[in-house]
Amino acid sequence: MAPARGERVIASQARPRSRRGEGDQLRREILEKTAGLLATTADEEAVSIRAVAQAVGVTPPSIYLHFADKDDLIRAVCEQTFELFDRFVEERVSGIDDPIVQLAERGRAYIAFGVQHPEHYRVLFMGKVRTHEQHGTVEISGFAHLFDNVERCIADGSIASRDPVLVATGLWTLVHGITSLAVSLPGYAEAGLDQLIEHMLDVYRRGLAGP
Amino acid sequence: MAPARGERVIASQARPRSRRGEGDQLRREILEKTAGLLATTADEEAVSIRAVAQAVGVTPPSIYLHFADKDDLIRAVCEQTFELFDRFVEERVSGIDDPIVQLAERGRAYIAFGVQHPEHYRVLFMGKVRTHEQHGTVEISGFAHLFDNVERCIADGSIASRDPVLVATGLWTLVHGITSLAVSLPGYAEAGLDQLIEHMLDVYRRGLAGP
DNA sequence: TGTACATCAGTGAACGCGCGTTCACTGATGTAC
DNA sequence: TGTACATCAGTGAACGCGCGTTCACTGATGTAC
Repeated sequence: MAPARGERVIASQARPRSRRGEGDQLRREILEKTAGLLATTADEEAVSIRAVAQAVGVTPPSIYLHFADKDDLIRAVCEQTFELFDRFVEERVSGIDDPIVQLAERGRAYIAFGVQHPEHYRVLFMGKVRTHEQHGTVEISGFAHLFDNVERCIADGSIASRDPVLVATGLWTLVHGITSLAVSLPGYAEAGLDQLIEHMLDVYRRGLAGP
Repeated sequence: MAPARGERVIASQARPRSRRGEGDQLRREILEKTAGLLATTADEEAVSIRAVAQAVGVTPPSIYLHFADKDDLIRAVCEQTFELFDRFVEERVSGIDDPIVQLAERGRAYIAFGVQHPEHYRVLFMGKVRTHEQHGTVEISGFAHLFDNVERCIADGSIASRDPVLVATGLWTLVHGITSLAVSLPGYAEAGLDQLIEHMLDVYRRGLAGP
């Protein structure tokens, strides 16, 4: 039965077609829903073109109007997540003046983001090689901010080393270790993740302070 | 053309049928080839029942004579790999008397195994939850050995903490961080993985030595 | 102001693929009598 | 020593599934004249 002229049809899961010139609206919705699916299913493999299309309320071929292929879509989500990640951390450490205190808080914020968005974290840093083809270590979002922080610690004497790249890489590795185990192993740090975080940050800070 | 009586047939990729009572032979071959596929393809998803069957030289249903399903197969490979991992590390640290020196070498050995068997390491410690359903943190192969080593360090004063579980978990997390990034990010530690390892072990050792 | 037309935002159906798994079977091999 | 038979180690064909992707199309919407 065709709807009468001018009648509004609300399909069960249909999505209204964008108006002329607003095609990019769909692109935004696809990115948003893809990130949402990653978050809820916590499984990259479960995020299929078809699942994304259904979540958006659109047919699968429509995805290809905005993304070349599935890899292109995942890559776009990664870029978006890198930005979110960086903004999240910067917000949490802004306003902390003492560099070494800021550095510790930066670590806590990093871990918190990963634990709150496990599947995003997994895709960014624990996936197969393809995701990172375009990133060198240093370009990875947020590394520059970490590097700055380390340089300030070296300047004020709270870190003894003279090699900020080495120190920053080590610090990143430290918090990544915690985050990735927390994300992957259900029984990890049952006794309390926070206690472990404070222990490790403490040990490492003392070690960095000097010989 | 049927082969004459007693003639030996060497099929291109066929595998001779096991003799009566030697059915377990196939089980061993399946485990071996599955581990081999993991190593060469470096992709758990690429290790399919069909691929394993072909590698062994057998038809897919034959796998089910020895394993209930795919999960059962992967789990068996994991168990086998945990044992290998533990033996590899113990061999490298045996004969080192000074506990803190042994602890550092233990870390190097851990990382070395992961880097040499990246996909195995990925399956063991970076996979989805299902792999570890049966393991608690502490039961994971090798953790007990690490724990012992930490206790000896506490006993001889080279580690100041009085909480060996916390210290051991932290140490494991430290080396896991290095290993998992080395395994996942191609551009990681371009400047030299060994330098980073020594830097981090050094910083952490100083931090553990005392306040 | 009216109308033909180009464009845009999608749709519907189908493709070939590899996957895990099941089921009825086969044929060699050892064993009991 | 010979033979019927149970058992064992597999095979061959097929199932249904969801996947990424392609292709020809449709119908609303804005634009040029």
